[in-house]
Amino acid sequence: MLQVRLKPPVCPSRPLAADCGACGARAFSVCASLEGEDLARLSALAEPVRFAAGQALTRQGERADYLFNITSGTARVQTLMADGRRQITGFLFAGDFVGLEAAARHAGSVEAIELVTACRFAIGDYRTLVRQSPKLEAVLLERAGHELTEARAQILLLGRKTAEEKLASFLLNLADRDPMRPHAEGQLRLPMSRTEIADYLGLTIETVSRVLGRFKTAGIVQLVSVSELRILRPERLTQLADGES
Amino acid sequence: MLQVRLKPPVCPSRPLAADCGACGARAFSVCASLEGEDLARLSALAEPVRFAAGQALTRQGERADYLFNITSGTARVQTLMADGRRQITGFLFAGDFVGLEAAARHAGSVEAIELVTACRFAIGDYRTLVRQSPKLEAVLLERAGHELTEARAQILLLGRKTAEEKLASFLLNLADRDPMRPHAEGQLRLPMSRTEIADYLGLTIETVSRVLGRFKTAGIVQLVSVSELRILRPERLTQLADGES
DNA sequence: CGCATCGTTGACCAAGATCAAGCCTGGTGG
DNA sequence: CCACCAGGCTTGATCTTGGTCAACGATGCG
Repeated sequence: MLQVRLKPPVCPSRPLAADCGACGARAFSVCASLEGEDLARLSALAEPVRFAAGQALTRQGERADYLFNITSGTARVQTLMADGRRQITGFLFAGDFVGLEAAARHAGSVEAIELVTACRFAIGDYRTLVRQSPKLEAVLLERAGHELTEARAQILLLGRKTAEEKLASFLLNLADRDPMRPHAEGQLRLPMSRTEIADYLGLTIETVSRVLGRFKTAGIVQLVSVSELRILRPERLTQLADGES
Repeated sequence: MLQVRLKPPVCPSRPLAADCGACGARAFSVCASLEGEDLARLSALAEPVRFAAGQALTRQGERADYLFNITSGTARVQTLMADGRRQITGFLFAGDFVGLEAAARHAGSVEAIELVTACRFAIGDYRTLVRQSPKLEAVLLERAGHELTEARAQILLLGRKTAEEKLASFLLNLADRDPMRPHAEGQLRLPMSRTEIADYLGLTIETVSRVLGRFKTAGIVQLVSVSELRILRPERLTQLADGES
């Protein structure tokens, strides 16, 4: 396993440069492709911060003053409607970057689901950094492209897939994306609640629960615990995800 | 009106440098922020091309060899599922850029809805161009951020909005985005068919038709012709779009 | 004029939402 | 140690939104 356990980052109220060299998330992150001077510059401006479950990294409608690079934990990106309806547009794991949309104000908020550690950059520092380091800019552009592709996939999922197809796609994605997944083959953590899964897939908790139940009785997955699950028949899930049955 | 009518671009089979200086779409486009040497370089590598309604600019699954900058017309970005279900992930108008996702292969296809003229760049040329022109790269990154924000808005729409809210949001977006909209206040073209609207909003043609009908009887819009519509009560549409009623 | 394509309208249907109990699990306090 | 409670999860009964199926009207083209 690549994953190196981080020392808990020091007090966030007193800014302190990060030690990017020792960062366990570097392998997954935009910083992976930086080295030498570029990495040093980044390291100097990054401030390690941590957020308990439920705390907000950024809030819908507020000024975008900071950007983040997640180093461990799980967060959700969500938008709320006036009447309280919620859509979760994505989950963030170690290595994910917050702030590519780069608007003056956040269109959605980002909140920790479980303890999150991250590198924080002031937006001004970030802009200088990007200007000085064409390599970084290129990496960010590439990353933005990936996110755009993922967003399109989610649009297809929400617009045209059935509840079963949505859940199947979700589980497969999660298995690919969460770098903290347990070692056991096919096993994966569900750090998010049923409500969060529902708000991500455009469903209700009841439907999520029922479909997972059906997957279980069909022998496609096994619920090790309520938040831990083992995929028994990945090929079956893939079929379901693409609507091939 | 800013819009300058383009001379029909010359034969696409014989590559020919574009005249960016005379381009009517430049105001909306990524090239808007380029000038001098940068613009000259771009101009030299851009090849003007045109696509009749129904023709594909890029095809799902094929190698991504070219990028495009749309100079006039309307195109759709779509993904097909194995069983034929279609999701349109976006409509493209003059000034829009095709290829930010920058994957080796296209995850979806882009097809002209009505006659499209565009500037085409070979992917290799594009990479050189971006490397030589940090300004261009910055603009593209910014554009990618905008598209990401739009994609998130569409995810909210598909995941949590009702049919009426979807249609209302769609009409308001269209009014903002299409630079070719007719002059008359509140009037807008619907270059796309009902089927395309439905596949964009995750609905069926019948539902689109019915909801538009309801908007009409409610006096919110007026259908000038089947593909031309006037918004009579924009404030009502805004309310509907945000679910405030 | 006749056919094809697209859009509209109506009758009926079903996937998933809503409403309403129960059920676990973990934490608290007696 | 166990009774109790709270929050999240599951399960069942019923309802509603939007989908499906079908017929018909408009538009446009050869």
